[in-house]
Amino acid sequence: MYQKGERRSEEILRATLRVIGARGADAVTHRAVAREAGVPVSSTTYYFDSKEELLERALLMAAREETERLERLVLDLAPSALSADEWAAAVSAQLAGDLNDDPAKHVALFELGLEAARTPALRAELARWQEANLRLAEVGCRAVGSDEPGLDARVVVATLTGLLLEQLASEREDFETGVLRPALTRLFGQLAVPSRAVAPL
Amino acid sequence: MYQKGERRSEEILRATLRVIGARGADAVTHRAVAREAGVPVSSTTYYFDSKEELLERALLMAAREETERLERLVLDLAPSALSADEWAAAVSAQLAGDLNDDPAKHVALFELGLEAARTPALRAELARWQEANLRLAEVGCRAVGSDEPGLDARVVVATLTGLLLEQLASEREDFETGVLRPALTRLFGQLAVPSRAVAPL
DNA sequence: GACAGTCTGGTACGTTTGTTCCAATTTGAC
DNA sequence: GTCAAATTGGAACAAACGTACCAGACTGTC
Repeated sequence: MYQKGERRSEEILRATLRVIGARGADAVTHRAVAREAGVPVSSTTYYFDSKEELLERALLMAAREETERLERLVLDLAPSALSADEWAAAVSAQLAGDLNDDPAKHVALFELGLEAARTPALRAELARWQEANLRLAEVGCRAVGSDEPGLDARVVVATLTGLLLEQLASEREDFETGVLRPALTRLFGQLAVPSRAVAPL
Repeated sequence: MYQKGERRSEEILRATLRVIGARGADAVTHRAVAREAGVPVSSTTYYFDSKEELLERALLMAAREETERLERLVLDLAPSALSADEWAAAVSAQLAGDLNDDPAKHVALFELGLEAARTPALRAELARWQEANLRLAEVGCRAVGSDEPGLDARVVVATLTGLLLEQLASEREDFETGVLRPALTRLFGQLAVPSRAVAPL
């Protein structure tokens, strides 16, 4: 594949993600994507053998990019010595900013999760993304003094997933300060407390 | 609407949920639903003006039923005095059992979340379900001695949402004992510990 | 600059889609 | 039983769909 072709097929995948974000995975058709990308219909079938492949490849691209973003974030945050509150604020700001920058990408990632429930071929990439999430969360959990960083990382990642979906569906305006930061502050704060150290009086 | 009509339209909605669970929201077409329900195509258009209405009504029905189920659960569990571990075990068993009984319903509820991101008409019912979730979680949080039951309930609900989606996409075999119960035990256990009561030595 | 491989854009075909229509049947109130 | 309203099932339609095709243009290699 030549350079031009690579560029075009990537544009088609990005257009696919925009369609998913705006109108859902059902709206992904060769014609809708071609219109969004500004290319003729034959281009989408030239680069992608079928509609299914087009959708899968777009979701996989979104997951791969998000995985890379998280891995960069791990490298950035790992060496820093932050308190639980600072960790909560940093992660909240990152996630809220990312959601604000590209909501369609996050919608697509949830669609990926549901699609993976039916299409095992998607699970490997989804697992890779999940593991990148866990690594980042584990760094944070260790930093705030968790004595069970592996388990706590799972809880943190699941919490963020749940809050994110809730936000996509409700579009609250104070997501970062009103939801994300309080929840993470509470979570990191409680994880830093030694378990069962205090017996009820 | 006569009794027979009510019964038939409900069957059509249930068939719609089965289609969603098996092949996703994209697969919901008048014909696919009619085939699944064993009725002619004209029945689905007779009871539901458009494909969109069919999909929306099915998702709303799933949410309403789940809300009612949760409210019954609140009444059952509210008076009982359980430890944090017992709460974790009880909630884990309930959720894992429910997921096992009807995975399609939970897939549909996630589809509802994503659909609500684009269709504000769905948000009211989604919010009602969310609030039922929060009430149940809050009962649990109070029972284990949380000093911030409102906030903690949000965290618990978000965590369960995240773990559930992860499970739908990965289909681990030991979901209840290997994922759900450890996470909830940890969460309830840490919430029971007074925040910041212990200063680092 | 010649040439094979890559890419483009337009057209076309058969299928599936949402929706409408309607004659025939069933239902429940009176 | 009567009658209007509700329901049924089948046929039909235009529109949108996935996909295949192809003649021409482009690209990189030699």
